[in-house]
Amino acid sequence: MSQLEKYPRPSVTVDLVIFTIVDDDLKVLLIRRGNEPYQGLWALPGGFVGIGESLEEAAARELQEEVGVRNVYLEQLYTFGEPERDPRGRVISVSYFALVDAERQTIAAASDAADARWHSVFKPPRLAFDHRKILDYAVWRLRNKIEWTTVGYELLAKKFTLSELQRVYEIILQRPVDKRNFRKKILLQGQIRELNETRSDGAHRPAKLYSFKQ
Amino acid sequence: MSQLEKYPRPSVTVDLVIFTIVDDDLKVLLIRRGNEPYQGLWALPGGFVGIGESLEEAAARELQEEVGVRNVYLEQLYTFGEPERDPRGRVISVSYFALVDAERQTIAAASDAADARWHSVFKPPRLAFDHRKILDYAVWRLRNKIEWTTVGYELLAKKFTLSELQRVYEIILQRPVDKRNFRKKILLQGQIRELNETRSDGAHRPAKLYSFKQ
DNA sequence: CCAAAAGTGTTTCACTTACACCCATGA
DNA sequence: TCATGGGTGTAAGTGAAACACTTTTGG
Repeated sequence: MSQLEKYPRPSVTVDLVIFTIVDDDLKVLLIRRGNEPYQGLWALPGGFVGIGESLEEAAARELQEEVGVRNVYLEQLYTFGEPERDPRGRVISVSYFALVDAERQTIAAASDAADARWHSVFKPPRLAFDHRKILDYAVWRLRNKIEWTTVGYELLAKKFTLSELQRVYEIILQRPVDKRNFRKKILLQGQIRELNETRSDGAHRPAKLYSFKQ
Repeated sequence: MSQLEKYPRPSVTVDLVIFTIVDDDLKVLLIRRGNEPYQGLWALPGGFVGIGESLEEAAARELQEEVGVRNVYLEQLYTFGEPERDPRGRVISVSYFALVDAERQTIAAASDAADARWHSVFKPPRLAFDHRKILDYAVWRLRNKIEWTTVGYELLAKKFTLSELQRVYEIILQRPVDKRNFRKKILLQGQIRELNETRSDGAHRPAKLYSFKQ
């Protein structure tokens, strides 16, 4: 233990960029700070890593505490460790991003007691610490990820229509997507299963429902 | 400071995966451990993050100390924080990977005093801690990266031939690369400049030299 | 003149993009 | 019957992959 004791230790936190889609917009959960520093500004939810807890466990615990959800998509982003990033002392932040789906985000809304709120990712308020940098990085990562992987499904309910999925892509990428090419690409991936159900929604043809495999 | 003081703090280290190419092989720098735990096993070079030092600075300092090089390509990889990864206590490791070019790796060899050595990445010895996982992740990242970016140049001297660059790709990807397609792709990228020099190397046609722009 | 690495184009195939109309429903 | 979003196919273009011979040099 000698080597370990010789050095002053920084504090280590996890900070979460929790995304969801509401009202046709990509949202991030922010918390209004009640204390100095940066009192009154908005910040990413986060907290200290327990001494017996893995980083991923700490992130999952925060997610549970702040949003009341479990088993959502969670991925480590980057570790920020500039010595001056927190004026109170040396704090190293391991950032994660999470995707909360449409079904469970209502639970999240419940936790919106007073000082937690969904904000548009594309015009966020001024953020505390270096959280704007973290947010920007998370958005960049999400955009890349959605093009190469299937994370898009994490933002939808279990059953969804192809139009809903297309909207997720358009909202994240902030550009229109061609309907026919999109459907071709998604169906070719073979990652979704067509269900024997449709959803009627107003005065037009009902849409087929699909579910994500695994 | 109250919040910061309330929690027991983990130790934070940086661990480095330092790559270079020697003898037609991708190598990683490893250090033989002189103390418990894992005495006698090989480990990635690394060390504690100084309290006033950014993570990147700590990584650059380690690189300087271990390999004697500065201003090489350095990129944060991932942060490993399982509570049991170090039997001496809670140690969170921020890993970086570095690319040391052919010209400067001779300096590195000098530092190979007794217990530091270049090992083949593809058949490494048994590693201490979770360093095998870190190494595997770094190799995976390097392979992806070389396909989408221009990091390959970081492993070569300032002036190089296209065949040398091709070898870098073949060694990292561990598969043969078509000469004509490779040259077409690289030249189309517009990232290298043809020099008015050639290099003669034995009884055959001399190769044109190129340099990387910026 | 021989051995050895450098250098060079064309064809094929797969994937991406652009694009417009009919369908099923509720009001 | 009309308005609304759901659903479908084809042609053109772009980028990746396969592939073999000539050039320049030193010995």
